[in-house]
Amino acid sequence: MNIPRSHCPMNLALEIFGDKWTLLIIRDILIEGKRHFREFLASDESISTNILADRLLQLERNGILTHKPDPSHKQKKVYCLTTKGIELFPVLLAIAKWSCDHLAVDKKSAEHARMLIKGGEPLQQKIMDDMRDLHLKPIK
Amino acid sequence: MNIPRSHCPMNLALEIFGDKWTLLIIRDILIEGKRHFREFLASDESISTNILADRLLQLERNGILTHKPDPSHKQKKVYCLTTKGIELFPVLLAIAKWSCDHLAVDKKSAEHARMLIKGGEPLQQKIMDDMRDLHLKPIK
DNA sequence: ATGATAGATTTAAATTTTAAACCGATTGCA
DNA sequence: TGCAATCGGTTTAAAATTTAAATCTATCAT
Repeated sequence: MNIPRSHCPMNLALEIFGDKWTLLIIRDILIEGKRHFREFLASDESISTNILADRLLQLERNGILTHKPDPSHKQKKVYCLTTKGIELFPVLLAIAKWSCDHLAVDKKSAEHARMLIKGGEPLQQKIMDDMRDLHLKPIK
Repeated sequence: MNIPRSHCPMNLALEIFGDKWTLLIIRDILIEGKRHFREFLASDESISTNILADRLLQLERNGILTHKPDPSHKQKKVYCLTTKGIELFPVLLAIAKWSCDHLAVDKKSAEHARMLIKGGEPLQQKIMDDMRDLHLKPIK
C-alpha cells in the first residue's frame, strides 16, 4: 500500500474500501453467500472482470479475504473472509439501515435488511459466528 | 443523478458516498465540528478545492447537506447537515470501530473513537440530538 | 475432439482525480 | 483610502483510474 493520507480511522478505512465496488463484493459474500469469481461477476451491478480481479487482489492484500482451491475444479478458487473481513458485517448493516431509512431501495432488499436489523445484536452475532465457521476453517 | 446500477441498499449508498472523500467531509462536520469550506480544506488529507466543491454539491443534491449564509462574512457559507446527514453518524461509528480494531490508526483518534463507542447508544443518541439542535434550526 | 467454463489479462477509450494557478467579491487593518 | 488576506469557488492540463470488450490459457464434461 501507498503511504496513507492520514492515520485517521475514517481515512484509513476509506483507503481500503472507499470506492463503488469493494463493499459490494463483501456484501456478496456476507449477505448473498457467494464464494466464486463468476458469482461476483453475476451480481446486478455488473462489475467488469478486470475491476473484480483487482478488488479481490486488494482485499487479499489488505487481509480481508483469502482464497483456497476449489476441489471441484483446479482453476476455481473459493474466496474466504478473514476475521477482519467478517467484522465488516456491522459496517454493512449500518449502511443498509441508513439506505432503507433514506433511499429508494427495492422492497425485497429492504425487507431482508430490516429483518437483520430487527434481529438486533443476538442475530448479528449468530450470523457472524456462522460466517466464522464457514470461512475460517483451515484449508483441508 | 444517473440511473443506479441496482436498487440494492448497499449499492445505492455507495453511489452516494462510495469514494475516498465524501465521508471525510461528513466526519469533519459530525466529529470535528467543522462548518466552512476553508475548514474542510484544512483537514489532514488535503483535499483539493475542486474536489471539495464537487463533493459538497453532490451532498447537497443528495439531501445530506444544505447551506446558509454566514452573517460574519457575505461570501461565507455555513454548511448544515440534514436529518439524513446526521443519521450517517452510526455508519461513521461502525467504520471507526472496525478501523480501530483492525488498522494502524493513530492513538489520539483511536482514543476518541473508542470513547464514542464505549458510551454506547445513549451517548450516540445525545450526540445526534445535539447535532439536530445545531444543524436543523431554521435559517434565522 | 469439442464446446463450455474457470479466472483472469490486455487494450484503447472514456471518465475521474489531481495539483496548481487563478478568480472576483469581501473583509480587516493601517 | 489603500492593501493584503480571506471567502468559496473555477479553470486547466496532466495523471490516474475505470470501463467494456476482446482475448487468453487451463480445465472439464460429454
